[in-house]
Amino acid sequence: MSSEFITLHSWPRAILHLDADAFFASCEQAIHPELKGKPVITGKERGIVAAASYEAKARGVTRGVRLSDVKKICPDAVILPSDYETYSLFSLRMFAIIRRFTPDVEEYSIDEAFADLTGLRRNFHGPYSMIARKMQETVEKELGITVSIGVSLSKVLAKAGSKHKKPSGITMMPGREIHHYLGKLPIESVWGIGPNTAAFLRKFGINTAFDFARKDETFVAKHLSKPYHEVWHELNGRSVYPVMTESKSSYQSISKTRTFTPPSKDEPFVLAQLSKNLENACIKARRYNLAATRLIVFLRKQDFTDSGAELKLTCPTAHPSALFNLLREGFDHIFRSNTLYRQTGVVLAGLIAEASVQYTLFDDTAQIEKMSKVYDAVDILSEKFGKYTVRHAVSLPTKIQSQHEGERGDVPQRKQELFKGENNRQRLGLPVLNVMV
DNA sequence: TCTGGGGTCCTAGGACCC
DNA sequence: TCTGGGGTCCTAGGACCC
Repeated sequence: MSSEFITLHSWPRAILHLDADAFFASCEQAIHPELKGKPVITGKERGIVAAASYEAKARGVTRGVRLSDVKKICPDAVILPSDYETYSLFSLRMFAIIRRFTPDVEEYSIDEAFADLTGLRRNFHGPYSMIARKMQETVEKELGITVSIGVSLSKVLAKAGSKHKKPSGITMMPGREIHHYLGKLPIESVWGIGPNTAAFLRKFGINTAFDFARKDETFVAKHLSKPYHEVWHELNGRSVYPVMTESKSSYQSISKTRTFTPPSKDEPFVLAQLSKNLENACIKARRYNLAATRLIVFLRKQDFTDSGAELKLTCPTAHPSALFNLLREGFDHIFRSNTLYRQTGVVLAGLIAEASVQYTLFDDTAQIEKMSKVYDAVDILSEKFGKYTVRHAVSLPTKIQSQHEGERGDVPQRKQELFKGENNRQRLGLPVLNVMV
């Protein structure tokens, strides 16, 4: 039984969840007006559907379907590579719009946000539903994409609401009506309840969110751990998850992985993939001024089994040059010849603030300082000329495969209009210079 | 949804300490 | 080198999310 204390926030609260409809595909349609009304699919680079427009969904296309199959169900589908740079710009605009209504906004993911509307009716001289509608209209008018919104007493309930009617829906779930919605919500569709827990709960005859919400607390305390106990409170309209307004400024871990097709047993090639993973993870760590204390290296075989090694660092760092030997050590430990690998991965873990790193007498601080300067320069060059301006030599055997990275076509006029204020080189699709060192 | 990429938190159990 | 009770730190692994 969990004796952990669960914080109940003062209630009732009015929590809003906003979920963009088919976000990636909608962004593409917004900047390519000629695609409106057509089945649009993103995910070309992966070979599976990342997002499908509602026109494509209507034809039976769902997430994760192989593109080869898409062509059979929906031969006229427009298939595009995912363009995260552009989607991020839409995302930022969307969050900015929500903030016009309340400062209490949580950027939950690229296409979702929570907002705390509690007490705002007075300001807006109208009910919460009106605030939701205005928000929805503003996003649609200014960005050309539709969103669905749920408003209820907690985050879990608001999430259930935004999913209830899509696309372009608004679902208000006041306390009196919660049971009506939860009775139709399968238990595995509740935010925070995955397939494992759902299967467990179904053994007790709990098939819907309503069944779960109605269970008494002794059952919950006896059989389930803290996260599910919290979900149970939230389903009953008692808010325990606060809307987190601070933006993410740090990380517990940073990982970079790469899947390659076809699988490979070529040692230099696989090592080069890993080395590139390491460089990319380090770039991100340095951007947040973090240093790793542990390095995890793993390879995924063709049969989807993993083997990995964890190395402890004697001195925390985010410099690839200081980590290559360890990477190599881990790699040699797990790599087997004549084995086909499909994916490599690196995790920088035990991250601590760079400023708090303590050096010992045995560390070559002069050398470390020198490397810091080198990487400062590398980071500046990369910012100016593109992500892969400077690479380590070990990473080179992947160059042939990554020729298309950073490539940009013409920037659509609609995108220029929308984002003309933001003159980041890559965002505007200016040529990216690749320098091999 | 035979499987891409990037994260988080929680729990149990062992090591070690008084 | 048996016997109690209680605490902390760390790690592996599970489960979940978009």
